[in-house]
Amino acid sequence: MPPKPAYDRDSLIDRARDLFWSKGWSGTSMKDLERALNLRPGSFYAAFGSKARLYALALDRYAAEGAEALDTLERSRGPLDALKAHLLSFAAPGAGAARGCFLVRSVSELEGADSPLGAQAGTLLDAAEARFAALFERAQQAGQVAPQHDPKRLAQRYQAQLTGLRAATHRAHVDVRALAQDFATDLDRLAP
Amino acid sequence: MPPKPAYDRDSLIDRARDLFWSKGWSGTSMKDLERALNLRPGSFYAAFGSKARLYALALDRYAAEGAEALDTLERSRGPLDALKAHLLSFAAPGAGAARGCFLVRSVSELEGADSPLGAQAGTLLDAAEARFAALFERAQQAGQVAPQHDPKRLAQRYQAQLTGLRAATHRAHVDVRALAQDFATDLDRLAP
DNA sequence: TTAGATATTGAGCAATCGTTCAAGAATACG
DNA sequence: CGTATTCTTGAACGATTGCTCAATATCTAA
Repeated sequence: MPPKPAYDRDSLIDRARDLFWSKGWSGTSMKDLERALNLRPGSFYAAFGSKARLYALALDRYAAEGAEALDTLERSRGPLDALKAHLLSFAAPGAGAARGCFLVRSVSELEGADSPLGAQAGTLLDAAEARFAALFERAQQAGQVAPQHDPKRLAQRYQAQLTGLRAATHRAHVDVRALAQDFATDLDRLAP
Repeated sequence: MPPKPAYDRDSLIDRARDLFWSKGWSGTSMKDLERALNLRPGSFYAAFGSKARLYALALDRYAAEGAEALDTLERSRGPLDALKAHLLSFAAPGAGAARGCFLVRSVSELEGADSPLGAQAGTLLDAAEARFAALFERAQQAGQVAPQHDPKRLAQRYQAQLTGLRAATHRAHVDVRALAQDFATDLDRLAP
């Protein structure tokens, strides 16, 4: 009876994430979305309900992918090297477009407007920080980090450095590799 | 012959800077500005030409005030302590509203749209970084920083940490004081 | 006091915003 | 083939966007 949708919902969310990520919430118009997703308004609203709902999906996907990447890194290299590799990955030569963290951008744009989206981005950032803290804690238990350090504090510091590093990718003349290296050696200094 | 404007142009720019700073470029509507500045459209456009021109003035003022604050700090404390105090000032108890750097926010919002405003914010950020580098260099000449360090690299690192620190002020549960202390001790480690 | 110049006002412009919805196209089952 | 069900289309809505401009108010200099 029913025809199936002509689009792949998942890849639509991916494309929307990229668009929102690079143009921001209010910088992305419905016309932009319709063009990028090749969807006429009716289909768009049937599929996603509203611009805000799609943005929420994009935030969730972004955070989930980040968490998954970090998990993979930990499995192959252990907790401390995972954090280091994560840091360096944003300075890798082929590291894609220059853009900061989507969550940070969302918080900074939407926080004041007490939009639910700003709160959601904040929550996801908190979750990321908790993940960092857990990694630091496991590194500590494995003897890679001296016991006098507080994992939560290390996580906040790591997150701040990561944020600054990723913001720096916007600016042409900054040597992001050197920057990432500096922060990576900070991690080495945590050894007992 | 002419009546003088009923407003104080300088304080209007101040108020506009605050508004743009907290709501962003596209988050701030002309209606918002008219209300905050108590200006009807005609007066607004007579005074500033356009929303974009006022934003440019706000960016310039913001950067100038930052530079001046740093200069003052250097005169009273010398180069390295000025950098340290600057860092800590954003974590001070009465440090005002929670918001990141206006220039960073502007770059991140406007860079993709190749708006002249994004480029302007980028240039001002470069200037700030150059100022940091000059301070590190003078600290080096004064023997406060070991000679093997590259002032420019130190400046980029400092700027990234400052950016991350200020972004963290958006998020409630982060201990910004501890964060600033961590970055301040990084500066202490530069001693010869 | 009056003439000249400038400031202020506010209605309203064209364009765009996010969104709705009735009509038509497309598909799978009987 | 026919019918039921869903998807797609695109015109159009009211609200808001940044901005213009003729009319009016206000002040200064002569």
